[in-house]
Amino acid sequence: MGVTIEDCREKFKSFLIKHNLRMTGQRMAIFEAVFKATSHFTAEELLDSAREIDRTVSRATVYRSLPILVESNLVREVDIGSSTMYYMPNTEEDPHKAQVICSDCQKIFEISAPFLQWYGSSVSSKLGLTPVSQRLQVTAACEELKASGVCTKGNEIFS
Amino acid sequence: MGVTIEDCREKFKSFLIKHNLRMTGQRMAIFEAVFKATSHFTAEELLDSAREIDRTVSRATVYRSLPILVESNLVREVDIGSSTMYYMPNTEEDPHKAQVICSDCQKIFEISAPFLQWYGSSVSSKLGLTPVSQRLQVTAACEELKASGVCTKGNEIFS
DNA sequence: CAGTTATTGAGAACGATTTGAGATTGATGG
DNA sequence: CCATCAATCTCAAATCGTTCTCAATAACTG
Repeated sequence: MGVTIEDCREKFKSFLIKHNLRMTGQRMAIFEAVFKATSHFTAEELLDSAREIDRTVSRATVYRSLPILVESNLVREVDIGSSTMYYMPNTEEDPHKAQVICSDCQKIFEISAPFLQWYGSSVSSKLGLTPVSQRLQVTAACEELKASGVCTKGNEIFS
Repeated sequence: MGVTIEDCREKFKSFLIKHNLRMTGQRMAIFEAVFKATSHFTAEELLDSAREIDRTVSRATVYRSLPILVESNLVREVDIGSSTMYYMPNTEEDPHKAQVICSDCQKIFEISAPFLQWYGSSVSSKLGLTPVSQRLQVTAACEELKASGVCTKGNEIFS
């Protein structure tokens, strides 16, 4: 069982308090937007996403919040060193699970993929690289499930 | 079941960001023009088509964008043998390759992963979903390679 | 409550990249 | 040789992604 969004939210709150930072509506909206993302995103995309939650979030606040999220280890900076930043939620994925994302309703299923870590390591070392992480993401459509009411609009993660 | 234009658009955006290139209106117009094409086209035809989307697109920008689109594997260069180079959108699914991204230098290697499509399909149907696409992304570090000069700062795509 | 202080949004400022217009190159064919 | 035309180059101006400024606002404290 991986880290839940509730765990992350707690971690974020603790971090804010510990660093004497305030828990504002905008920061929480940005947090929620980060963990709604299924993959990497840019600051601009995060702004759009956060504004869907709280219309008052400004670009400046997104750019101010990202370093906090990175600092608290909840978000990973992907393109280190370059002037353009690239982020993704750092949910410390189980290296043996793949995610199946429904392209209709965005529901995420986590599925066992026992070969995943092995494949990442073997391919990396074949290239002379040090393995870091691997992510297997399957996209699939749920029309039928939606029709039957099993797959509702939502973002829960199933196992 | 091909790659959707949305997948391609995401891939293009990712490529631009990863390579520290900006996502300009003109580049996006050229992208859209490419994927509106039903068959092969010349740079000049692409210019006309892109201008229907964004009147400000210039010839120079089309010629500058084509190598980016080819490099990102979204467009294929077709050498007919005439003095004019032809291009076509590359919507061909490559469901059997994984990407290995170096976390140090952002170089991308494309590696065979023959099980990938099978896994996507089988997992999708196990959940009662219709498979759409699958992506396996391995992150690895190249410190040693960089030291040895094999892996230089750069963004080429290797196969 | 009221006081203190962090945080905010709007937009100006920033450096760097990308742009368009047109000049230039360099093949190709007449 | 010259004319044509695809492709590349040039450079000042425009735009991009990001940071900064500052007056107004909103969280915590007691």
